[in-house]
Formats: sequence, C-alpha cells, structure tokens
Amino acid sequence: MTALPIEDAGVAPEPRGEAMRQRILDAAERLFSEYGINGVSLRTITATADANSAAANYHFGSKQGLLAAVFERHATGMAAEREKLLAACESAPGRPPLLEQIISAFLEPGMRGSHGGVTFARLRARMLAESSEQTRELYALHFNDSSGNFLDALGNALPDLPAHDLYWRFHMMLGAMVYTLANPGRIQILTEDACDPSDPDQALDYLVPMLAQMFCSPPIAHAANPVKLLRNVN
Amino acid sequence: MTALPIEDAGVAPEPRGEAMRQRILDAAERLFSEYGINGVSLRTITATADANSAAANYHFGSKQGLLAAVFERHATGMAAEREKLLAACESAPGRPPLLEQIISAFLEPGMRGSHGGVTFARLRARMLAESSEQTRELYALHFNDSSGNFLDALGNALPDLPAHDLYWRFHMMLGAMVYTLANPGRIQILTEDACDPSDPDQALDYLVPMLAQMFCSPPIAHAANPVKLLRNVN
DNA sequence: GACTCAATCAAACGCTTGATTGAATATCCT
DNA sequence: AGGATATTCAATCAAGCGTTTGATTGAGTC
Repeated sequence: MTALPIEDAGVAPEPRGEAMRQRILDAAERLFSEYGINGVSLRTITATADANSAAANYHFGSKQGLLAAVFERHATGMAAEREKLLAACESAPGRPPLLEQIISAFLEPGMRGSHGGVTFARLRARMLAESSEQTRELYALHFNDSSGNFLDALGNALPDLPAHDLYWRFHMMLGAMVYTLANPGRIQILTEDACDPSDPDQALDYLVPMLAQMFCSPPIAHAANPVKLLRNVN
Repeated sequence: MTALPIEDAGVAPEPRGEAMRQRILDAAERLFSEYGINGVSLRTITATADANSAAANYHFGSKQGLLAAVFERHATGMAAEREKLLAACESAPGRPPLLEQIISAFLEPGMRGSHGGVTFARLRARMLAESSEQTRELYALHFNDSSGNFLDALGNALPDLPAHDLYWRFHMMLGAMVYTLANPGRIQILTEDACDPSDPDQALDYLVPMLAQMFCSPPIAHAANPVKLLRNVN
C-alpha cells in the first residue's frame, strides 16, 4: 500500500507562496507595531522574514498594501467578534444588558483573544496616532459600523444620557483603550512596575468596571453653569 | 537730535539668528504634530520656514536636537504651570482640594493656555505614540516629576483607594487626555461633527467632571472575584 | 519531456534622507 | 573703516528609501 502525501485528505491545499506571505505579514505586524509605519523600511521587514527585498512588493503591491493586508488580517474577525458579543449580551435573558457587558464586548476582542493580541493592538494604536489619510480610511472601513452599533447599544442602556455626554464617554473609552494598548510604559516607570497596562487580563479587570462607572456618572450639568451656555455645545 | 534705533531702550537685545531659529521651531512644531516625527523631513521643515536646508542642522545640531528644542520650548513652562496650579489648589482655604481641582490643574496647562495649545498637544500625543527611546527620555525628563506629584496629590485626596486602582485611574486620565489631543477625528465622523474633541474648552468641560467621577468610583473588588486572586495583581 | 506560470532572486532604478562642507554674506565691535 | 564673528547659502556626501526589472527556479499540466 502506497504512502499518501504528507498533506493528507485535502485538509490544506495551501497555495505555493502562502508560507512566505504569512512570514512577511508576521514580520510586518511586529515591526510596524514596534517602530511605527514610517519607522520601518520594507527592506527591514523582508530581511526579518527571510525574504527577498522585492517579495513585499510582489505579494502586496506596495508598502501601503502590505499595511492594509496586515490590518485586514485581524480587523475583520475582530469587528465580527465584537458584533457577536454585543448581540449575545443584547439577547440575554436578564434584559437590558449590563453596561459592563457592552463595554466588555467592545474591549475584549481587541485586547485578548485570537485577533493579533497585544501586537495587533499596538499596531492599531500606532495607526490612530500616525493617522495618515489612508490609515484613517482603513480604520473607518473596518470599524465604523461596529462602533456605531456600540454607540447605539450604549445609548439604549443609558436612555437619559444626552447624546453629547454619550459621545464624549465613548471617546474616553476609546482613549483609555488605545493608550493602554500603545503602552508607552510611562505608567510602569512612574509606579515602578506595580502597574502593567500591557497585561490584557489586568487591563480588562480594571478598565471595564472603571469605564462602566464613568458611563454611569451624571450628565455634565450645563444648565447649572451659565458660562458654558455661551459656547455652542448643545 | 538723532533718531534712536527702532529697537528702543534695551527691551529686546535679541541675538541675530533668533528670528530664523523661531521660524524653524514654529515650522517643525506644526509639521511634526501634523505628520509625525518620522513623517517629515528636515528639508520640508526648513523650506516651510523659508530657511536654507542646512539651517536646522546649524541651529539645532540634528533632527533629534530640533525635536528636543521644539519640545523643551513648551514642556518646561507647562510642567511649571501644572505645579503652580497644583500648589494653589492644595493651599486653598477649603481643604482638602477637590478632585476636580487637581484634575483640572493637570489637564488645563496642556490643553489650553500659552504652552503651544492644540499644536503642541498633538505633538505630545505623536511622541507618546511613536515613542522611540529618545522621545521617551525627553518626555520623562520634563514630566516625570510633575506626574509623580500629581499621583501623590490624588492619593492624598483619595486615601482609601488602593495604589493599584489609583495608578490605573491615572493611566486612564492620561489616555483620555492624549487621545483627545491626538484628535484622530474618528469620534467626529461617527457623531457627524456633534462632538469636537479638538476644542479645548469643550474637551475640558466634559473631561474634568467625567474623570473626577471615575476617580471616585469604588475600588475594583478583587476579593469578590476569586479568579482574579490567582494573578499577581496585588 | 516540453510547456506554463506563480514565486523568488540579484541587481539596479530614481529619489529622498540627515548631515557636512567651504564659500559668501550680514552684523557687531573697536 | 576694518577685522572678528555669527549666520546663511549652494553644493555635495553617503546611505537609505520604495519600487521595478529581467532572469531563474521549480512544482503542476498536458
């Protein structure tokens, strides 16, 4: 009886160049997230991936194309998992969903789990910070719908909160997440390593309840402070 | 009677190259904050400043030196004003100082006022995000002492809050500030311009009370969740 | 065994980068 | 005025950038 090929029973009909493609994507993801998009050259990436210097352009067309591929590799699944978790906690028996559940559904897929983990998280923070035109489009393309749904869900969970307050709280949640992901290490230095924002478990344990509390706080009392009414913030 | 020079009575014994120096600093500050440190070349900067392409190196030695000069121009005064405001609200009659006062003392000098305004704010966000070794040192050099003092003040205002909770809340305040400063515009798009995080007045009006509320929230109840005790977060 | 074609390669393209040079220019001091 | 000094300039450097090229490889197909 003859031995079958090692690749058995049609489980992996992997295209020929796929291994190299993945190695380049891995190297790019790591280096982009570590040094920024402008801070890494294609030559460094391809060298790290043990590839020829033309390989990145061959497989992805351009540096921007490579970034888009790196981003899409995790962003699609991440947005989908967010939606799934949101739907799950919205259809849960004990209606309405707890604030913490919504917040957790938003944060968790991006911080732990199978969507690139801390490395991809740091890359997202880099992209938000460097924020060229194309990176902003990339971000919007993959995450705007999802973010809109979460804004709606949070608005339903807090029906008495004015829209402006809701927007600002959502903004603050994004800031806390992104800054935690970027992990510049400043808080670790200040606190002599007692606090490690790059540990996803620790981060989520603290972020979710704190953010829930923040969302629950009373709306900014503009009427109580006449000065603020002079500005067009309503 | 002979006319005095226009520069009267010793008010401004400005060194000769000072005007050019300032023009280069201005251009660098604006371009760095807009496109990131790696995203702008010295040639672009000097051209914007109507200077020769060698001027930046002549006045500041290197690109890194130019960045340091841009940073120091506002960072020193900003940290000083933070300290001043903190001291003022700590020695106020109605002791102890309100949480909102401390938070405001921390945020205000960096968001409005005479320390570079939104432009310099955005540059700080860029630096935290790109975060090379040298930029991290720059940041630490000018702001670590100040941040430590604010951590102490907040700790005194919240004596019952465990250190870890305090650190994480401080971290979240930094995140909210930096993200607001960076202003990637995502929240504006999502909310169709109803919410403008780049307006310092609006930002402070919302951020300060929200952050105060967050600082006041009860500590994370680790004991109530046995799972969390398995991790070394105490 | 010849043909095909995606994948990989070494090499080079044109251009930009940060930095340096030495001459020219402006300003100040005596 | 004139010499010293500080600044600006055009020109250039080596190095690195993203990208393109044309040849080479090697597995799959007839």
